[in-house]
This record gives sequence, structure tokens and C-alpha cells, in this order.
Amino acid sequence: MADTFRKQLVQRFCKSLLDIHILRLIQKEPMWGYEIIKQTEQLLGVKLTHGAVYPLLNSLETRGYLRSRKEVKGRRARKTYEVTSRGIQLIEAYYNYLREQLLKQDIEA
Amino acid sequence: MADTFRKQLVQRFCKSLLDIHILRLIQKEPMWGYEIIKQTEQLLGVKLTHGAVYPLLNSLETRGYLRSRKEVKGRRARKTYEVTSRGIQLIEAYYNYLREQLLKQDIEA
DNA sequence: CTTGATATGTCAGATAAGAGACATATCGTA
DNA sequence: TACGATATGTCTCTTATCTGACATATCAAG
Repeated sequence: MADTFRKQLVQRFCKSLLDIHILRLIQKEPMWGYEIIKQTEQLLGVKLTHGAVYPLLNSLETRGYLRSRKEVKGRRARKTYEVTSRGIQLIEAYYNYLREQLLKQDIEA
Repeated sequence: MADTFRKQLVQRFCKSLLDIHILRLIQKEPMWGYEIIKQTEQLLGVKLTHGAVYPLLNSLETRGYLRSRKEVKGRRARKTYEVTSRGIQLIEAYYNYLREQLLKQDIEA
């Protein structure tokens, strides 16, 4: 049962906080859309569709959370993203909020 | 800026994980719908509509996460909810997941 | 005796997000 | 040379969710 709940939560966090999930992955190491989809499936067992990922990546870049560069190997092109300082600030605000939530739990436990 | 991000996250966590937010409030002390809406506004500054809260409370009870009893003061009735063991399991799975997320951060920091 | 607060409920319509299709291109391999 | 994998992009339609309206009832205060 605890395992069922865990899977549910992994799925929900990943989908309803998809932008943060993506920022966290890219922060670990610069990455491109296709790779994000593959790693999310391998690491979490969650299938993202590219129709959801690519528009979000573009939006995150427009809003200043990501920066991209084109990498060309032979004639193949990929857009590798890295997290900007603004993106790092959002991720840190996220971790701070998680800590806060856990703290509240300890106080009342 | 960090403060703006925090407010954003409070809002998003509360709305996209509304069921867990409600379970956590009720776990602190048994509570009814109207009170949940008031406390959420006072504590977090987030306005929930009763059209979202009441159907969710009923759904959480049907699915076994909450249990309700009718409290009558004079002729006024209210439905006070408490969290079931199943509900507590979900909340604990939630906290475990938060801890996991923070752990991952430490490893890669 | 009427207004605002307490208290719960349903439901139609709006809205936001995503799935999946359409589109294109390279590369390796069978 | 055709298929599956890599790689990115747009867009329509569906689906899920919430807002806000409608509905009802008690109570306190002005």
C-alpha cells in the first residue's frame, strides 16, 4: 500500500510540477528534450510525451529559467539546455518549501 | 524574487496537491469544510472555493482517506472530518517523498 | 427584519493542460 | 531501402478540473 501511494506521488509530482522536475534534471547535468523523456522513464517509470515537454522547454527558456545552445554532431542537431541563475533560484525556493513542510510535520508530531 | 517564487509554490502545492493539503490540516486537528477554507486563507493566503472543497471532501471520504461525523450545536449542523489510517499512510508517503527529494539534492550538491 | 457570517451541497460552463497526430530530418542496421 | 531510434516542432481535440452560480438553512447583530 505504501508502495502504491509512492508511485502515485511520483507520478503526480512529476506531472503537476513538471517544470520543476525538468529544471532539477537539467541542473544535474545539461540535457536536451529527448534525453529528459528517456531519463524520466528510466528513473521514475513516468512516460512524458514530447508534445508536453518541448513546448514547456521553450516556455521555460522564454521566461528565463533555461538557456539553450545548439549542439551539432555531423548533421544532427540537438538543443542542450542549462539552468540559469533564475532557474536555480526557483529550484532552491522549491527545496526550501519542502524543508518547511517537513519542519511543520516535526513540530506537530 | 525568492519571496515571489515562494508564494508561487505555496499556491501551486496547495492547489495541485489539494487533497494532501486538506489531509494535513485535518490531521493536525479534526476540521470541517468551512474551517478548512478559512484556515487556508489565514495561514497561506490562498483562497479556496467551497465548490472545490466540498466535493473533494466527499470524494476523500468515499475513497477511505477521511471519516466524518455530524456535529450539531443547537440546530446548526457541521460535518467534522478526521483522517483514517489510510489517510495517514498517504500523508506519510508524502513526507517520505519530500525527504527523498531533499536527499537527492544533498547527494548532488 | 435584513444583512453578513456560518455551513453544506450540486452543477453547468469555462479554462487550462496534455495526448496524440501531423510534420520533418538524420543515422545506423538489417 | 526500409524500419527503428534520435531529435525537435506545432496544433487540434479531448479531458480533467475549478469557478461561480444556484440552492438552502441557521444564527447573531444592528
